[in-house]
Amino acid sequence: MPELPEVETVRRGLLPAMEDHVISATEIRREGLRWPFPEGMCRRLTGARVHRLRRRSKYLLADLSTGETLLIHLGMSGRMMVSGLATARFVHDHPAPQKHDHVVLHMSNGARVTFNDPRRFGAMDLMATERAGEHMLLRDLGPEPLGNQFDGPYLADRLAGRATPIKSALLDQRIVAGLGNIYVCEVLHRAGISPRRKAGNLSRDRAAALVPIIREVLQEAILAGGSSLRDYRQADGDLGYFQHTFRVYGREGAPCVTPECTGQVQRIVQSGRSSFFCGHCQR
DNA sequence: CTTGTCCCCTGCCCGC
DNA sequence: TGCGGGCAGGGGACAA
Repeated sequence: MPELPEVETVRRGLLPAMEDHVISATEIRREGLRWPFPEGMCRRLTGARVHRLRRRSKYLLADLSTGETLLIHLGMSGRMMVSGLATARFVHDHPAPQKHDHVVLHMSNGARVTFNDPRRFGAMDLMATERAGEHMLLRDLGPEPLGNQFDGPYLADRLAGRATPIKSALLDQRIVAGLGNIYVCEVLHRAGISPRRKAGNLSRDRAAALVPIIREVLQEAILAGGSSLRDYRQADGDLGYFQHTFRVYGREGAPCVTPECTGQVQRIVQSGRSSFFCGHCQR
């Protein structure tokens, strides 16, 4: 489930459990996920205080009092569950461990943070905080789509001359970091651009016009996640799932929601992944 | 360099 | 009810 808005929602949900609290115990229930966990992860986490929990693209980064930073990536199916956190009304119990609970952080405030990931495409790693930007997974990332470096001229420059479809270009994390399959489909629908169009064939103006649309789509999704966060009261404290209203994603065969448009949503496969779009209003 | 294909892994849904 | 196939929100490792 996690693209940038979901990871941001997870981060906000984890803040009260983690930020400024100490990891009092670390339970590691398997050797690793996509890669083996770093040497001595249990020892290096236990006793550390989480100074700050931040996000870069789809990665969660916990800066620790030890001078190290814990990197968490949710992959395709990763979820973070919070339990034992006191809310205004009551304290949730800790649920029994579930299948695919791989790492459990026991926090000094009584909360537990559980990393559950059935497909195990997720990852955890530890690095020196001051060298975090040089980490393999972080160093080639493009600008944050909601940040100041990401603007019309930048995107127009990066798309110019590229033969790849715009769909693939927007999924390329080196161009802009944090978009995934869902939000690229949604962005292209709002922009009226076919996912098949060559990135380099867009005019500079149309390329630049993608920037505010990308920001808008992501901001709306974060707001939607934020509202589900205020509502979440499930016993397991699952921070992963909330309802989005997508205009094209997963709506193959449905009528296009663009006003006046008579087209219907179709699905094609581009580089092995589904693209949903309206062939009528997306050119 | 750019671009496309394959693959990692489990679970779920559909049709037969 | 069981089984096979297709599909899933990410992204690294290759080959051309």
